[in-house]
This record gives sequence, structure tokens and C-alpha cells, in this order.
Amino acid sequence: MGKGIPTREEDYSGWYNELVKKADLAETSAVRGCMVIKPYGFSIWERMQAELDRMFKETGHTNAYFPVFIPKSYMSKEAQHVDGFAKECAVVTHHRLKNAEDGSGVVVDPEAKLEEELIVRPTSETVIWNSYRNWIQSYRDLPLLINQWANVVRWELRTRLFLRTAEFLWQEGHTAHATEQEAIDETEQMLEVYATFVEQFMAVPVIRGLKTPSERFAGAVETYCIEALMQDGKALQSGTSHFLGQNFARAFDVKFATRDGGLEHVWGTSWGVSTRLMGALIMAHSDDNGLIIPPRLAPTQVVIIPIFRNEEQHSAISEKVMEVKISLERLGVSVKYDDRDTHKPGWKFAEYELKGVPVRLAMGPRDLENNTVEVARRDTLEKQSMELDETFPQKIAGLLDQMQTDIYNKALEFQQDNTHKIDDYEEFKRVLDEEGGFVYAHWDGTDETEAKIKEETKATIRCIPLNAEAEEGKCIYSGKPSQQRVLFAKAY
RNA sequence: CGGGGCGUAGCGCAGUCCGGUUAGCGUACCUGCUUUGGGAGCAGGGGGUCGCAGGUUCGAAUCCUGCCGCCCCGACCA
Repeated sequence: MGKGIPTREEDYSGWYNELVKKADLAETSAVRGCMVIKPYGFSIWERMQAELDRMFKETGHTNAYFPVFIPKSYMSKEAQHVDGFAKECAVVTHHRLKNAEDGSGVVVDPEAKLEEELIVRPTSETVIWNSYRNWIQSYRDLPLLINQWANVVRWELRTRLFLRTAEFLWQEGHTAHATEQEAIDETEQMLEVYATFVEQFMAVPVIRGLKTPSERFAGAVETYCIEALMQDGKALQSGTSHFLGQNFARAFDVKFATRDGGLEHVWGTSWGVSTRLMGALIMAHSDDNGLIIPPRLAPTQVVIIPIFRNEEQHSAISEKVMEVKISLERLGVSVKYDDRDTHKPGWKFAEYELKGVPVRLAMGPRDLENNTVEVARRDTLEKQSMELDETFPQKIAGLLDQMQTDIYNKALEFQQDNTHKIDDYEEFKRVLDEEGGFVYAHWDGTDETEAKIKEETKATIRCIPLNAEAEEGKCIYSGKPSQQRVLFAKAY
């Protein structure tokens, strides 16, 4: 493509990195591992937030906000939790700077050392459950259904824009329930909310499943996840929903009086999706010309570009375009009219292609004369001339719906074409090495086998699929009996 | 933390081996004219602590020493 972005074929990760930057989604910052999300990238994230937030509220959740700092002692209250996160925590040790005595700048004031260090939250279970102790007294206080939109910090060794950054934006739901079953139902419900969002808005098909014990969230009894397949054949974990059992309730002593006068620990869940979804969106659909954004998430669904030689033509076209714009907006379509005379039409065509605007309308003197407009769709790059009659707005709205479906179906077809059922370990290794994709294979259920396979193939068990058919088989590695196939892939 | 690579204009790079005019090219930016149905053309213009600090030298982007930062590959991870 024109702007020096490598093709996917040449250099997939180079393509991804350059696309993120050239499409104005994000850039690296002065702080190692942290990104600046630029206005266009953030507007897509805001579309995701808006739809997810609506879905959370429809399922009874309310938003709240908890502190970015966690007292160090909280982290160690749940033993597995601290094991999972200890290695990647940013720690605040002082609260003041002072001028250096040699005039070289500012230094940390040793006098200002904190009594107890503060951890910059890598996730908020501990600080939230500490509050829940006071919020929950009785079965009447349950269920407690809270969501938080926040930033978190995990000191990752190697980072990539959106896919893995030291600081990232996400939402984290934290709920408390009177019964185990109700908490499990909540965990499963939120997994389904995520799957629905990713499939219906992001147009990315996902596999719903359970993590193996080794991949489970630190402190969870069970971790549910959705896994998506990217164009390079690698899997991306796109959302997780955890059943916490009574682990955090015990760690933070959160008990409630039951209806019959007893005193019990509450049952918890937590669930989250992050700006990593931006990475999934980019990698699932985009091509060598730039981004492809599904209409339901596109900040701008239709861009209109005028083609004119003089001011007279410009104003005549603008007048017509305004009518079209209003008629589309009436149907809920978001429209941008770009009549800047600082860039030529060809430049704008390339620019909006790079940014993935789903539909482009171009109107020039010829169109004005014939009462037509050129309609180009981003996903297929097809162009056609359409009559500007009273059915036109409906046709564009219909086209956007069609594109949403087509983009999903293309991704689904790719996923199906790259999903294999394999029973022979040599074939298993060959496919993962040469072709990538999802591989369904039998597993004996042990950590040892999982670790060995990871060591030998770099592939991990992405999940134990939900609703899979029971099937007698033999573990692909050990040959021991297995009741069900699990999903293997190399992952981000 | 191990291995490799790189720091020169907003971005992408050449120049460094072998020290020597005023540090150069593409792109982007500014001005003007011509252009405008797929990233325009011509002319003119602005923009540089050559990563930082020290050293060698008449003279350092270039040689020496030390430091810093970034990227890629591994281990860790949403």
C-alpha cells in the first residue's frame, strides 16, 4: 500500500504495528510499554464502551469507581492472587520530590517514604472486596452487581500496542451473591454478554470455553473465556469471566446473614475486557489497504467526498450533499462530509480506506448532472453508481447491515477453514508449525501434558470448549483416555 | 534478565569503516501559481543539542571510554 505499510504476507506483525500508527489509532509514548491512544483510536474504544456499558446495565449492573492504589498488604490476603500478580506490579514508595542539592533536577525525598507501599492496581479484586465487607451485611444486600471502567498497570516485559501494554484501559465487573449457583449463573451470563458483543458488534466469531487450571485467573475457582482467531492463525483471548467461589469473601471476611439466621461467606465473580479488543478488531478484519471497521462500531459509517474544480461546483455539490447527509442521519447513520480543499479527492479516498470507514460516497459534477453518487464499500472495495432517489437512504442503511453480516461471515469462514481436528501428534506439531489455526485434540487433563505440549509446540490449551460433544478418545500426547477434545492454538 | 539490532529534521533513511567546505536525501510542513473522478506538478522557503557525558585532534556525526534510551527474538502475561 501507498504509505509504506508492509503487507500481511511480508511481515504480519510489522503490518499490524504500522497500521495502528498510520491509521492514527495509537502511538508509543515516552514511557516504556505505555501507549498514547489517539483521538481516532479512542473514538472506536468509546463505541465499544458505549455498547458494553449498555449491555451491562441491561443485565442489572451499575458503575462505580475504586482507587488506583492498593495497600500492599491487601495483595497478599488471597494467596493465589498475589502469586499471580506479584511479578508485574508497579509500586509507589514515596509521596514527595525535592530539588536536588547539586541543582541537577528533582530527586525523591527520602523523608517522604510511605509507611506502607501502595500498589498501582493490576486488577481491583482486593480493594473492591475490602469495601464489600462493609457493604454487605444481609441477604437483602445481595446480589451486589458493580462494574468499573478504569486503567490498570501490569509491568509487562514485552509490550505491543493494544495487545499488551504496561497500562491499559478496561472494565472490570465485580459481583457478590448469596448462593454458589447464582454466582455461576452470573459468570456464565457475562461470558455470553462478551461473546454477543464480540460477535455482533466486532463481527469476530469466538469460541466459548473454560480455562485449564494452569491458565486460570489467580484466585478464581473457574475461569471462562472467549477465544478469537486472528488472520495469522494465532488465537487471541478476548474476554474472561471468573467464578471466584468464596475465595475473596474469605480473604476479606465478607459474610452475610442468611434468611434463616445463619452467617455465610458470599460467592463472587469478576469479569473483564480491555483495550486488547482493539487489537482483535484490527487483526481480525483489516487488509493490506488499511483498517476494516464493522459498521456497528465505526465512529463514522459513511464519508462523503465532493469532487469539484471551482467554488461554484463546490457549493452546488455541498447543497446536494447536505440533503443526502440529513436523510441518512435520520436513519441513524453517522455521516461525515469532508469538503476540505486542502486535500485532493484521491488523497481522501486513500485516507478513509486506511481508516476503515465502511462506506464512501463520492459526488462530482457528473453525478450532480445525473442525480447519482458513487458508492464504495470498504470491505470488498467494490464501487457502483447509485441513483439519488427516495430509496437511497434505505439502500445505504441496508448496505451497512449487509456489510456487518458479510464481515462476520468472512471471519467465521476463515475460522472454520483454519480449525482442525487432529489425533496424531506428528500431524499436530506440523499443523501448528506450518499452518497455525485452531486445533481440536484430546488431552488427558494433566498439567504435565499441557506443559510438555507447550514446550514442544509453543501451543497452549486456549480453552475446554463449552457445549462440546462428549467424545471418547486418547490424549494426543500421552495416549491416556480422554472424554472431550480441547482447543489448542498458538496465542498472543 | 539472556541474544541481536538501532539512536542523524515530525516520520523514513544515507553519510560513520577510511576525521576535513555551509550535514544530505525522500516524505511531511510553509508560500505562490497551475491542478482536483484514486495519495498532483513546478518554483521558492523554514526546520538539526548528529541519544548524553567525557576524551583524542588544528579539526569529530565519523576515532576512544563510559552512560542512557528504543526496537526485534526468547522467558512472563489480558
